[in-house]
Parts: sequence; structure tokens; C-alpha cells
Amino acid sequence: MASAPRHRLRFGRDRRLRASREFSRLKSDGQRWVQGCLILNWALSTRPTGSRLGVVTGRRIGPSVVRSRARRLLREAFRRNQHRITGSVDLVLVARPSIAPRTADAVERDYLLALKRVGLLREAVTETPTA
RNA sequence: UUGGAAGAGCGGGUGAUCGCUCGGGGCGUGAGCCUCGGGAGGAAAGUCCGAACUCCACAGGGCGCGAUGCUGAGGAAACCGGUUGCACCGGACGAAAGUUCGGGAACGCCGGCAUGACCGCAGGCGCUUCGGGUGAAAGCCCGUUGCGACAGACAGUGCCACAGAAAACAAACCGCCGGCGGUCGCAAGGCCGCAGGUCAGGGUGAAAAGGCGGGGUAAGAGCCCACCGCCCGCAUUGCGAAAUGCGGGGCACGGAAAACCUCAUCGGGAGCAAGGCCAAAUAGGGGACCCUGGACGGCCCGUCCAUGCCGGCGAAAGCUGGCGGGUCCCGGGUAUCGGCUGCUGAGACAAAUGAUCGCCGCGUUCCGAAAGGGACGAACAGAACUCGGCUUACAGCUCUUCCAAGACC
Repeated sequence: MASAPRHRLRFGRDRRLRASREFSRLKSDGQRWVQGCLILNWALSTRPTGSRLGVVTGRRIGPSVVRSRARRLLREAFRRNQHRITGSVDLVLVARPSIAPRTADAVERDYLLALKRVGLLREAVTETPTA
């Protein structure tokens, strides 16, 4: 019955980082962890409305179609697991070139492992809800 | 049927769950929620050409720079105007399906409508393949195949590797020819040497300085002649590229114009990070330099226009100070990838168009006698103002035409 009161997995504009200075702030002042095909930059946020995400896909990971796919996969990993983050955090996911051949499942595993290593992952009751 | 070439088209479908984005409608004090609808490509790519749109600049001439280059007649979209009036919205009628009226403006149609290193069509010229005709041959003619960014290499400057004696005001290696000297020989003549003549022959080369036949000559040579080719001029025909004819020239003319260049035609510049509006303002601090500047944004020329106001000195010309003006630098202000717009029947601005799963279809392969089942795979690639052309990338599939091979009748 764990899925009955399930939170919505929305990802609207208020859940994204949109200002350039916020990206710069996280890059200079935030914490940093490298895991597999991604780099995690994060900092605790004072906003009460929930964690926010920004995605960086540089030109060196491939042509436009590869960059778009990487951005969507990273965004999807955040969206599906947004309620498992402890507290309110601003985080930036930077794609690395090795993301290109990976499946969505593999990207999500790297993402969750990175969150776990930096202590942002809530180990709670939703560990294995259904499957 | 298989394979190949050319051309054209397609570039998986469908459903569920969770999401994104834009617009319409509804609910909510609000955050927001619900619902309906739209949401990547044939190349969205490269940015090679052009158009549209926007701003800036703009009396004239010359130089320079860039683009184009056989001829003729055609062919586009965005955009603008007109017409029609789809989606959608509103009103009326109706039980409903729907009908009708108004708004709306896409696709389409007509016109504005041009240009190209674009697309085919028709033609000219040059080279080329094959066949035929003619001729002693060279060549010429007819048909045919393919190719040509196809103005000029007798306006000029420069370049042409290697080989070769010589490579563009040509050239003498071998050979050929006569003369002189020596030598041998009875002689004809042979051999050696010297200074010459010569380009018919050999050899090198992508190319050897018109071809071929005859005359001529010591040998030769357009040295002379016929034919052919080439160049120049004129005439005729054709819209034209050109063709044909006549006359003249003994030939002076190799390649490359994608080395420079010459000729002809055309050409303002920058681009949606264009441009407009908003905030704060009839705001505005400091320093340096200048006072002739503009037309001129590459350079030059002549020409034209304006060259202000106040004060001091001076008879005036002029000098000088201030106001003012110009250029550059620093500072202040602060939203700094600022907001709105441009901007869309996809329309964002850290940038949506997605993720997962199921079924069907397609291809390869495996198991199976078959029915069927399993595994794997599915290209190139992602809009940012719009449009047309070009180029490049692309798994697989479909259609048309042609070619080759095979099978059957």
C-alpha cells in the first residue's frame, strides 16, 4: 500500500535552476562528487518549495542529438526520485562523455549511487516500494 | 527471379502509466488544479548562394575590391495585394445529428516576380566513342556515344618538373650535305680533323614550332606551288552562340587564365546577438587631445554645404579665453545570458517535443518435418525570425525505367 499516497512526480519550472548566477554559485561554492557518467554539484537550499535541478551538457559529449538525450535522461532520473532527497537541495548534474551509450536505467543507478555517497539519499521506507 | 545503374517516395504503427511545453475553456482569494487541442527533419545539419525583413549609410567621377562568364526561351518560396474561407471562437435555430450568421485566417488559386557557380529544355562550338562515306594520304563530311565554370594565352609580366642537343626572341646529339687540310688507294672512293650548311630521318618528351604530295636543292627548308588546316578582313544568313562564301597573309599563333592579368556585365554595409519598447533621468562626474568638419563607412580628385555665441587685445587681419562641439579613456548608475516585443496554426531562452512497458509490423539468425516459437537488430540525425536553391550524412523498405544473368512458355 506504499504507492497509494504517492507524491506526484512533477517537474515544473519552479523545480529547475534557471539563472546563470545560480549555476556559477554551485560551481564555485557547492559540493562536488563524480560518479560514473555524471558529476554532481550540490548545495543546501533555503527555499522551502523543494529541491531544484540544473543540467549541464557540454559540447564535448557529442552532437546535439546526444546532448539532448543526456539532458533528458538526467532530468528523468531526478524527476523519478525527487522525493527521496533529504531536505531541500539545489543540484547541478553535469553529463560526462561516457553517458552517450548508457540506458536510462544505468544513468539512474549512477545518480542514486552519487546521492547515497554524499548522504543526500533518504534510505527510508520507500527503499523498494513495489519493483 | 537475382544483381547493378538512374530517378521518385517512405523513414515503423498502436496502446497504457509517469512527465514537459504552448494555446483555448472552466474552477480557485491564491499557489495551483481540471479539461480540450497543437508540439522536430528529409536533411531541422553545413552555412556555399540568393530572397524577405530590420537598422545604418547614400550628390558626382575615377581607382580599387568582390562576384559572374557559349547562346536562346522558360521555371521558386517566404513576403505583399486580391480571392476562397479549413482548424478554432462567438451568436441564432434545433431534442439531437446538424444548419445558418459573424469573426478568423492556414493550405490552395491569381497577380506583384525579378536572380543564380540552381533546375531541366532547345541549340552552337570544342574534344571524344563507335559506325559509314569520300580521298593516295593527311584530312573532310554524315550519323552516333560521352564530356566541357565554354570570354581572352597574336595586350602585357611571369611559369612549364623529369627526360632531352634544344621547351618559346627555339635548338645541331646522332644522321645528311658540300668545302678545306691530312692520310690510304691506280681510280671510284674510304678514314681522320677543321670551319660551316641543314631539320627530311633517328632518339627524348605531355608537347619538338602547320599536314600531305610535288617542284626545288650540295643536302634541305612555305624556299616555291596545289589541296587541307590556321590567322586577318569583308559580305550574306541566323533573335543569338555561330555558320557559309569571297578576298588577303606563307604561317608570325605550344600549354596553363584555378599565377598575375585583360575584357564585358553586375554589386552599398551589417545582421534577429538585426531592430523596437520598458525602468531612472528635460539625469550626467573626472581626465587627455582637437576645433575645420561633413558629403566619404577603403583611397584620391575637383566640387558643394556649413564654419556658431560671448569676452579680452588690436585700426584691421588675426591672436587668445570661455560657452559650445567632436574623439578617446576612466568613473557613477545597475536587470547584465534583465523583462516585453520582433516570434509564428511547433515557438523555447540553462533552451519543451520525453521516459518506461506491452502488442502488432519489418530485417537477420537459431530450433522445428510443418504449424509455430526463441534471440538479436532497426540508420543519419534534434527546430531557435522566415523562405527557395545547393552540398554533405543516411539502416531498411516501396515504385518506375534501363542493363546483365538465369528459369519457364
